[in-house]
Amino acid sequence: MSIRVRFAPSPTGYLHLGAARAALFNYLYARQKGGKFLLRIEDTDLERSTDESTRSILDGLKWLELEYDEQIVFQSENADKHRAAALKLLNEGKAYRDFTPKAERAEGNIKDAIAEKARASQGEKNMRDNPFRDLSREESEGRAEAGEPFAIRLKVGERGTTSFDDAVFGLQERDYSEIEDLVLLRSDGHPLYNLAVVCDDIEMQITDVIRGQDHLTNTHKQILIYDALVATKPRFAHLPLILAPGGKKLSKRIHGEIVSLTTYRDAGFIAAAFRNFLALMGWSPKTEQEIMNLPELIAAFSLENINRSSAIFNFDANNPKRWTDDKALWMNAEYIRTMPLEELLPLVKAELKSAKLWREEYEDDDQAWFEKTVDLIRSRFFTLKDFSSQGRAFFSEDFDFDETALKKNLWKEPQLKMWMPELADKLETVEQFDHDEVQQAVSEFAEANGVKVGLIANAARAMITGQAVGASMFEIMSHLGKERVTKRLRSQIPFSFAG
RNA sequence: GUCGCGUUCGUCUAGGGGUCUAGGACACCGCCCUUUCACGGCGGUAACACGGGUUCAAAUCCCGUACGCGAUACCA
Repeated sequence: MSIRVRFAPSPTGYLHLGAARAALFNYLYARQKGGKFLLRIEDTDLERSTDESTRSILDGLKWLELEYDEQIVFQSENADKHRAAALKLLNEGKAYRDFTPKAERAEGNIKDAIAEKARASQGEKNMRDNPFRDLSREESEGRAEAGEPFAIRLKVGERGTTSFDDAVFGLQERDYSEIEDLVLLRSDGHPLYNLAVVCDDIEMQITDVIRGQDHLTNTHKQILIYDALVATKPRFAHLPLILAPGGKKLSKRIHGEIVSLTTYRDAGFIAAAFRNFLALMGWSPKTEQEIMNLPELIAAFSLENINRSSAIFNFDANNPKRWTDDKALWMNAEYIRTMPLEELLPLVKAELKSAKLWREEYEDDDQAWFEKTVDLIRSRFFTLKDFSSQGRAFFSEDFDFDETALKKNLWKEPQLKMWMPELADKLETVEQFDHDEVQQAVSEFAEANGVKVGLIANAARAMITGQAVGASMFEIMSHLGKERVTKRLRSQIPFSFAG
């Protein structure tokens, strides 16, 4: 039987990093096995689900290049089937009507309220003590026909255990006494999560359920539903969670946009790099190779090599340089400087476009110049954003001067204010404005003034690029051309706000 | 509370009885290269949560403790 897996997010927000990784693992597994990777939007919570969220999920998957097979399944469209399944179980006596009035939902933190309730009823709680569990069929139907509202609960056996062999966490067992008679259908007829998931997974013929560890205990409930429905159970693989620094939960409320996949796209990450980084969170190829492209990831992936312990996504909200995980940033830089130039160019183009720095000539008369520029500056950049910020002087006459560059390379020597225009005059006389000739001119200039070449070169760098760092100055000068270089060297603007 | 799961450098991880004076990567520090900064090269700091046991031998197996996480809903 061929492998069929699914990614089943609920559209109640943006695509969370943990969810994105779950999607990735499902995708890798499906592709490796020659199976299908399906997408199901679990939008049964009508109050929280939004189309915008669905769009953001789709955008995220598209960005990571995780193409799904077949049609998207919207869980809400299957509600009738879910209801039918619950009714079937009711008719078969495997479920029962619970006429207990629906409890008011507690205010504030729901999780805390649940835990508190559980603590309070500790010791006296018998999962089978529902008075409606053994109501006679006649009475149950009678009350239902009289219009009394009821929920449908699964009738969990008095004695027994559920068990499954998780591909990641190993053998899992749970005693029936620890599983309540879970609600299948709300009193308003709305099917609940565990029922919906099982029904849909059966219908979609899912063979392997790969999802977050937060569903590990849900799985026992779902197994009970599979059994009641007399359906074949899929294999389960639960993924360790991705946590925030300090081992806390990575949440939108506390950590903000850092947990959203689209943040990384918008921050100038290369999809392949982020995908690579994500793959290494909780999974290891067991080799020392870390930079892996998609085919390599597909070939190396295995459920068995997924870790059981949660991984921490490291970042420091108070440090702009460490706004996200160091390793993710490093990996992105690694991709930027080593990926084939032709693959990088369109990404840089998109970035320049969004920064309003793009010029059509870059794909026409100036194409060679553009390509060389990108190649010249890419090795020092961490994200695509750097092309329009640090690299701005290459694409526009209107660029800012980095304060460090000015302080360190320009203002420390008062003479430079005079020397820079003089250097421009000197360069004006260079016939062949190439690397060697420029270097010679600058060297001669430095010597004539009795200073090191470095002093002049670095001052010129600040004048010409606004930056303290960059490629070889002579390379940059010859690349930018005599006209732009001399003009910038004659500008007195960088000196005007000194002190 | 109960149940489940976890715990190797700051972080991602390798290692699953002897080859571990615990390997790699990021980050950090130093040196080399260099007009700057990166890259690259070389080197360094840095970890088996704790306590018992089993064994000739434990990071590795067992038990306990601590801590963390998850679940415990007419949410998904």
